[in-house]
Amino acid sequence: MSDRYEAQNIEQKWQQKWASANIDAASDDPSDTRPNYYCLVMFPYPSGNLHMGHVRNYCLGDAVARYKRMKGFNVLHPIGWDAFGLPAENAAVKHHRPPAEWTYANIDQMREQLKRLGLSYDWSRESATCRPEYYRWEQWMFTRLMEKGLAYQAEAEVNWCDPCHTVLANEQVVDGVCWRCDTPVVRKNLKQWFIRITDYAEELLTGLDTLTGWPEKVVGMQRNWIGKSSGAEVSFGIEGSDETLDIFTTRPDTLMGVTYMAVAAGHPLAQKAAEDNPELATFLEECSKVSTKEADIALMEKKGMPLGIHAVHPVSGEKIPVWVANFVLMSYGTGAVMSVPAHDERDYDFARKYDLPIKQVIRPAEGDWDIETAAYTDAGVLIHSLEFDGLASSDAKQAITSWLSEHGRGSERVQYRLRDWLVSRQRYWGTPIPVVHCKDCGEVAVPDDQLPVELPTHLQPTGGASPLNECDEFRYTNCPECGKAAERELDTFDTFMESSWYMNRYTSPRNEEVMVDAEAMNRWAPVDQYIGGVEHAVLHLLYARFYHKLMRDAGLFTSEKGGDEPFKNLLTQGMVLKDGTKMSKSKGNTVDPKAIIERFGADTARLFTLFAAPPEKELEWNDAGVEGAYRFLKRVWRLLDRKIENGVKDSGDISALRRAIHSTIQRVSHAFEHGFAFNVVIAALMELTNSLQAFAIADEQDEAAYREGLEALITMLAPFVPHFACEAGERVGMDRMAVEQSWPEVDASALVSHEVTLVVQVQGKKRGEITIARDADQDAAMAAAQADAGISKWLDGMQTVKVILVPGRLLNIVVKPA
RNA sequence: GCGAGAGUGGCGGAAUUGGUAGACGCGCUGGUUUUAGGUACCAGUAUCCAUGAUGUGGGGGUUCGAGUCCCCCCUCUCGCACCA
Repeated sequence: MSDRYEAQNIEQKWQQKWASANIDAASDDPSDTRPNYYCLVMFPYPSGNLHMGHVRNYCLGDAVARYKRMKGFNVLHPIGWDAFGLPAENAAVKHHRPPAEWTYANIDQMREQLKRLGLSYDWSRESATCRPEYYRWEQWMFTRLMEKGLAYQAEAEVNWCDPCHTVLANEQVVDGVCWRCDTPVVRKNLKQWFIRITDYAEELLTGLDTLTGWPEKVVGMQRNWIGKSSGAEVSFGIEGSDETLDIFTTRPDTLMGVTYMAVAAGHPLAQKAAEDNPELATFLEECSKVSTKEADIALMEKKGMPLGIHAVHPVSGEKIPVWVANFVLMSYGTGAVMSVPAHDERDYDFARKYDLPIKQVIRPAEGDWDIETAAYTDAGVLIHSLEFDGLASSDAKQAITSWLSEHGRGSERVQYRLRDWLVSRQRYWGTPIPVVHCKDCGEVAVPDDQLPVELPTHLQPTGGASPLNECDEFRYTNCPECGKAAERELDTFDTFMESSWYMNRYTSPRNEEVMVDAEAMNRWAPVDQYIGGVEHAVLHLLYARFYHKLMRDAGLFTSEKGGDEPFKNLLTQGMVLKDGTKMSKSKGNTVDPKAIIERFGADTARLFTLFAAPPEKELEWNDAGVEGAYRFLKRVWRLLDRKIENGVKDSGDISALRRAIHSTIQRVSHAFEHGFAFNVVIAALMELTNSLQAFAIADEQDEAAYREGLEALITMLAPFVPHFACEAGERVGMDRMAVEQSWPEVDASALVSHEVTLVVQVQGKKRGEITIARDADQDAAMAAAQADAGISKWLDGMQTVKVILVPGRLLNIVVKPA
């Protein structure tokens, strides 16, 4: 055995031992009495290379999983591959190889990289979403949703990304550009497949309240995205027509202040009016072009044109001009609004610009308001509102809405910003949508016994349209209902479909009978701890919550035995930066995990990524810091062989050492249970290392105390640097592998000391320290303080006014001149 | 513009309930070992007119005592951004 710390040999040795002992598998044995714990990290897209963001994510997850095992839990800690998606097609075009080949080769490569890190995954559950055994259940689920009317095909204005050659969901458009390639998206009218996430809007919203283990930030982002607002739908008449102009408003109390109506450029009324008005048609054209969003859209000038038609006020019967306005969104509410310039800033600006009347109908409850200066947007008391005069805004909302309902001109209404999930993509490398288009039968779901609809894996993308379009053997089939010639749906699913349910599939990954096994869901779900990047706050994490509920409502499991939410606790890790910015190939500031592992070993890489910053914060990469982590391991290494030392006469302070040992156990354990501040945990372990190093071993008692500390240190290091800990444990003769040790218990009696050091303050300023008995009273403390020359000189010639004793911490003496 | 969070040494970052500010690490300085460099180890490291004073973005306040609580201001980060 070498006396030097040789990471490479050690890591290889223990990885083999763990694998052959199969210690990382989760047990589905019903007689296993251990409590269950499900720790999940966001599975990677198999790009071929592990980057530091992955390393950070997986080291966090591994520390949690290993800790829980040591605490006696039966831990499920799976991994797999989010293997469908566009990069595979792009690579296929570049290398002239089918995406499947590229994907599977990357998976093999990345699997080796993950294994080299010594992550304690249950590899027997590994799965890849591009395998038919996986996606067949997604297809099965989709046909269930079609039966329920929760999946449907519709023509709608959708986001189209030209470089990606596909449509995108709303969630995938960030500031008007494609989330993948940063190209501005184009609005197009296309027939697409949707899933009715809006049916679950309310549950997705109220469910957020139960997610107490999630960062508030993420909860807030989702709440914002769902965007619930309550108000009323109001039907205005249209002069000279039987039709109505319906609008949604959150301020029905301002109804009597309407002076004009505004509709979106895409609104049928505007379109119709433009037919015989070329000037208007030109304006509408302009508006539709601007809808390709720019960053400064908010600053865009408000523009409009009268349509030349009039609406009829539902209460007063007044004639109200109808305008088209560029700030009204066709995609929200009804695409039309009632404009109350007196009480809405946008309407106010617009009215001023086009010289439209402003009619105040709300006054502040107290004081005056000059409506000539600005709109009054707060609640208040109604005026100029006929029978509603004198009501407070909140009462008036009720009263006016009731009046409208009674007269058939409106109703209470809740509006969500969330829109249905567009799931079809005009791409090849994805899950085929299990639908056949038949001339006679329409869209027919592929029956269960014909699933999966397998994706042909040999096709070669060329960069343009999906090669599925050219693949006759896939495209042409027979209608499952009438048997006549028919065509398959050629679009594939959004890859967020696969990642929306993988966490549940891991509970029974090889089951060929059902999508997820109810018993396994009962055992493992929901995920106890989920760890991943915050960039998925409204994408993956919203879809996964939705899909979990769809699975529940498909009868795959129940609320009681599987949960209403998929992830109980969520940790969103920060990005890994270099030189203050995100690592990227184009900036040339990447750090290759492989190089770090080859030079220092996996344990050093793991230790540094956990130590350098709190998990949820950004991590600034620092090569010198990595060496520091390596140095620390070498320092611990040197402590392993210490015994009773020749020439040492004075024993170390055993009770002080034991206090250090057990307070470290306490601190480290606390961090694992609350907040995962591993940077602080590792600092505490370094402190313990320093204490052990400084401890003098003169006799057997010393040696026993030292050994207690050393074993505790090794055991607590195991979740972070498992190979190192195992080797160190073996070297000092611990009975089991360090990663299989029980987590150390705090010996409360070791924490108390009979003497304590009190900080002594005079006038709140620190003037010295005294060491006194732990249970000393105020008088004893005062006596000790006065006996200390450094302190007493501040008390000379002074009269003591007040004494504050904080037991075990400090003594503050308040004085004034005598 | 709206909302949330954060401002602590040269750097990353610590500090239960208000109770020793700067743990731990990096860097830096000096030393030991080494033929030398590197490694390793030991000591020091907030600032300043230094028996003391000052110090957690700035200014006020509460308190025996404030990084922590309250008010005002500044800066940065993130999220949302015409949602009617």
